Amino acid sequence: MARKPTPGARDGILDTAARLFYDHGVHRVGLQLVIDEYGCGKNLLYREFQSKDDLVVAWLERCHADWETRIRAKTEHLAGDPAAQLVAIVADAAEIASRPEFHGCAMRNTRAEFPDADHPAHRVADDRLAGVRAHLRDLAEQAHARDPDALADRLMLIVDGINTGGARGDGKASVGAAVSFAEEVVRAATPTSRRKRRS
Amino acid sequence: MARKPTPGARDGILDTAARLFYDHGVHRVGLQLVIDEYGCGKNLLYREFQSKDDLVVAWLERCHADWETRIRAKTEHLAGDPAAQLVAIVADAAEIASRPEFHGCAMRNTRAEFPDADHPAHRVADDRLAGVRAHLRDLAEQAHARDPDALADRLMLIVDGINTGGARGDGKASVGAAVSFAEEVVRAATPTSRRKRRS
DNA sequence: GTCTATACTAGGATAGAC
DNA sequence: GTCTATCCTAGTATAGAC
Repeated sequence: MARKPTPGARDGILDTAARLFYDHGVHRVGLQLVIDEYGCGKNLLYREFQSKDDLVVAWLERCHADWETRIRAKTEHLAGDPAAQLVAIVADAAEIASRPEFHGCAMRNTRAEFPDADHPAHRVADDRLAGVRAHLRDLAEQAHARDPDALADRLMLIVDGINTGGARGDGKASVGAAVSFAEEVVRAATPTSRRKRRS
Repeated sequence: MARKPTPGARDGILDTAARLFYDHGVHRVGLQLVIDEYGCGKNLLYREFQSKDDLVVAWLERCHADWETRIRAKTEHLAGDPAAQLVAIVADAAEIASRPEFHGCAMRNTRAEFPDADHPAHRVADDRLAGVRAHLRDLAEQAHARDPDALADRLMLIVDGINTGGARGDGKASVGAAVSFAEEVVRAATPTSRRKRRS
């Protein structure tokens, strides 16, 4: 059982690749650039990631894991208020998308870069985004929405819209208005008697 | 004044390139493939389009021109009812996105393929999509929306959501619900006294 | 043994010459 | 319409530093 060599190399390579992939697009970034920027040998990268596809998939998986961590942190104080959690998810997307350096969701952008449905990057993006929608539906049900699927559909439309429109200059404004939009949508779809009043 | 050689060649090349670019992504499609599929010489393609970027830009411009033509056809019988025109624009997007062969908006997908804001394909996509938003805002104002910008923002969020979410399997459902969603949004944002009742 | 660095293969790209 | 120049890519293999 050989000892783990250079601990942290995998994460460091991922950090570098994440930045380059996001800023310039996966296709435009060669592994040589990742190697040069991170400052390691080609051997190490290929030991940690068998192929470029592997690296891309690992990047997207980490993006989604980061999203889950962020959402958990932003909603844990809202336990018992699923309606507020739904809004918080939209607000999180809006906050990220309103940052000046934001130019699209890594998952959705990369999915568009790989239209082949069988490509590993395409598959992992589809899988994770379907998970987001399932999460919205779960919360909608907990909030006693009259039609949990319909509410999840509407909120997913808004989240997708934020992530696509917010990437453009003309869409930054839409992003700012998205949270109150989501609040209205959630309010209209859930029974008022259940709603909590916050001091 | 030399006669135009092989009239229709430009459109034919564009047709072929459009199909290939949309199905496989711009990066994955070499000009050699376009030439092979259309069945012409390299000379002809380079006579009609100075570079691959030119071809991509021409494709996107035609996509937007097609959208304008389609929207004009679908809204001309709604002259004088800007609120209905707004809904018709969302309905058009939803109809396109619900088709099984749809896997994203060509403009938005290609924009994601070229994250560099200075790239011609990126610029033309931004320009045309800003035009769509401006059109929505115009109609919102004509519909006497209390806040035309806010209404345009919300509808643009929905249209962006349709075009992104509808590309995925889990989003096709959202697309179906988008039209009634847009109807409610328009109704809530425009004065009832102005709304026309259709028999 | 672990790593960097380089050389190399094999292929595909744009672009242009002829 | 073929042919060529030039460049970039992924991935592998090898040489040598520490």
